[in-house]
Amino acid sequence: MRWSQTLIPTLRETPAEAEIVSHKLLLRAGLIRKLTGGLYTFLPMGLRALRKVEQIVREEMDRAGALEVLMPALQPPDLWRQSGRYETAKDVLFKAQDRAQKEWVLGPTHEEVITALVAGEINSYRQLPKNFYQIQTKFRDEIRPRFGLMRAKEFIMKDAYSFDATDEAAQVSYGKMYEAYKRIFERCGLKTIAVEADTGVMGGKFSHEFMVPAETGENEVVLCQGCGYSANLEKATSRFPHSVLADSPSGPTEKFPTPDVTTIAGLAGPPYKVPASEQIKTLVYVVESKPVLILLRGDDQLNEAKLARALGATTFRPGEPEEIHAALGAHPGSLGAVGVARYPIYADERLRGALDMTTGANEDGFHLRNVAIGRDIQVSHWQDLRLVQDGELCHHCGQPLKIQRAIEVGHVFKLGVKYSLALHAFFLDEAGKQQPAIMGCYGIGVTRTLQAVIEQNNDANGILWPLSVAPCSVCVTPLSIAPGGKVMQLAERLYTQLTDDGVDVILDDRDERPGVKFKDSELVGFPLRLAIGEKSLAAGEVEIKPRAGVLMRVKTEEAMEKLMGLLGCGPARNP
RNA sequence: CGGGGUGUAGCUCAGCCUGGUAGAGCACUACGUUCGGGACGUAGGUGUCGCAGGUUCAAAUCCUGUCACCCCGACCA
Repeated sequence: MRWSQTLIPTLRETPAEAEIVSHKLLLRAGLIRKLTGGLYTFLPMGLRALRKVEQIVREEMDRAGALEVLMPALQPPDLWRQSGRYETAKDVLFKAQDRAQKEWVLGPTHEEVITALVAGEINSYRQLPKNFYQIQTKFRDEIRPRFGLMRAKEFIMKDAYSFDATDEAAQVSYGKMYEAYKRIFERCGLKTIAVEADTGVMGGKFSHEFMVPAETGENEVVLCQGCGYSANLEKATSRFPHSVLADSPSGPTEKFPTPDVTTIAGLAGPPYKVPASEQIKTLVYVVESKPVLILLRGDDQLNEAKLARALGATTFRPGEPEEIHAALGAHPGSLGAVGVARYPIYADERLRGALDMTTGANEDGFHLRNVAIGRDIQVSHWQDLRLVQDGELCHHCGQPLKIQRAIEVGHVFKLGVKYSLALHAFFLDEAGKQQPAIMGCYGIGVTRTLQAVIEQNNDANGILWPLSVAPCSVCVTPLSIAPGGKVMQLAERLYTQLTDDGVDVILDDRDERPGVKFKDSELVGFPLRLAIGEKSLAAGEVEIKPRAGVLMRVKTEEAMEKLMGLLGCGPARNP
């Protein structure tokens, strides 16, 4: 590949639209261009890198025994009605109409399609296990696309679906994918953490997310330095002290006026000075149009994912002020659960046995003190409902937990039989009995992974591609391009040799000053640069500069061998 | 969907407050000089000032509406 003939529109200045370093570099290095919000064109170098990631994914999926297929992106909505996701996933579904006004959906994922396929083709336990995967464009109506390829309306995903006859076999399939994912991300040069994750709307028993630690990530994970426990913040729990302040209540509840105080912080400040940890926070959620009270300690935050599990409901929402007033007779800020018997009361475990607490009186402008859980508040459900906070202790080993932001690049789910039941993916077992196939599903955001590689591998000058995903491994940089000159002759020769040896190489044959070529090659981030200039050539030398390493001067005749060594290709073959 | 911000040359942005007919740097074209870390000179091209109304003798500038994009939040298999 010759630089002068491809298209690598590097930018000296940062486009205003980019916020995070990887997005800036994708644009500045001329890898992608935006068509419109959440939709990007891959330019030649960006596409090359993307293909490398795809190939790694493909190789590792094949190695793990998965079978590559390609399913339609355009899908009939009936399939989605059958699985129930036409409703539950409606917010992310893109829809289209044909000329007869018949409706179609653009696939945000392919559980329905693959399960329908398996329902038709797999009839016997003898045909199991099977794992099908594809690398394909997905469409999601994201509320807010952002950060370039990180969250886009259209993106490339590798999705795989395993089908097993037994739970134990499904476990094995899951394990294979888990191991394959570790290999994939390692080969991409990414440091990832596998964390326990919430299964969300997807349903299913358990799951792991593969996270790339990055301050710009949209997720938060909880890590234990001691025992290696790691979980998505939505799922994470910790060992926490209970709020037992005394052996017995110090007195009966007592109402006191708190005009204008409607927040935990307000009550914690003067003149009241009730520490947040001695307050009970009362939230009202509406579940299937009925109010539910949620109690937390004043200094804790509600984890809605945990609440969803506790409620066993997927549709719930915080109550509106009018609804709350109608239910409890007071507005948010003065709410409490004392004496409330009409509504279910879900309390966080941390409040168990708490005495001498302060909470709202269900009368605007008043609070109650000396509130004792159990005596004054009848909790109907005890649950872990709180968000873990940085520095709390691990429930396994007692070491402090750390909260780290991260980018989710992969997700493995044990799905169970939700889709096989809905779409009739049954097989006959050894006893001739009809059974639903047990499924797993496994996703990798390929385009997101590409961006994560950049997010994790860059410096002030540009991208630092790992060799495995670099658009080109070597940039041959003649500092003079005079056609008959020694510099260009040698550059052409080495370029041809490298190409013949199967190395992805680009020849910077542009009529540019050396400074421009150096800056550009570093911005785009080619792992090795071979510079040929008249000065060093006069001494019989060329320069090899690893993108992240120190410059080496080598004898011209040793250049190939040295390069191939750095590329891990062994000694150069003789032409 | 709520809050905030921005739309002016391919890119980054100034001009808007205080109305008078559009600018800088980078990029681009030509020529010359230069040539190992984003060169310099000379000349040149480049705009429905996001769109639509309104006010005005006159609107990039003031007003109204609208669209798009960005940020925060909500949401997110």
